[in-house]
Amino acid sequence: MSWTDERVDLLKKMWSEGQSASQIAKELGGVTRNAVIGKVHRLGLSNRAGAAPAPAPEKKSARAAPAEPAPSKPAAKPEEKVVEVTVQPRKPIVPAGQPLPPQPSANEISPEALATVREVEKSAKRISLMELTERTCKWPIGDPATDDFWFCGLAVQQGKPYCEAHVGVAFQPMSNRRDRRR
DNA sequence: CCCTGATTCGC
DNA sequence: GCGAATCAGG
Repeated sequence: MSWTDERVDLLKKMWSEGQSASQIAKELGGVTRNAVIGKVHRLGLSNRAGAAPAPAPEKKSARAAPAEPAPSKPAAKPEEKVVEVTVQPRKPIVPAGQPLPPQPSANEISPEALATVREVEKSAKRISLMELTERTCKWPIGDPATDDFWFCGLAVQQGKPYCEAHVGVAFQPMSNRRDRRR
């Protein structure tokens, strides 16, 4: 496969839409994500938004020995124009400490399912947010405002965001929540 | 282990 | 120009 105008267009489009290289590669077909990334760089659109200043003075140069001039004196930093990056006004997620409103999770679920969940939570992998993938159960456990918070992390059920047990409590037919005989 | 982008370098 | 191999990191 070669980079025809069409394919490049699609690449540009998807890349600017925030699609990942692998997704783009999958969509284009006939190329790997590496090919896509390579192309992206050659096209000079490595940074998706145009908002990336020019940070990265120099990272740990990936591999390969620099073998560069380096006369004798690193000559202290040239005046690196430090761009004041205005961070998006992040909204505080959780005030912390505040009693969280009851999550739409463990409230009106069948006792059996709830019991099962308890079980699962004991064998959960306790993965962190960054460990989440398409095939890890994303069921949150604990209080997000504290350290006592993690995700189930068990193998998800095909197509679902949760493991079998959690799918059970997450997707309950409306018809099944009537027995709140309180 | 899954995935992401970044970089290098032989072709 | 291309992209596999490799790296760095979530």
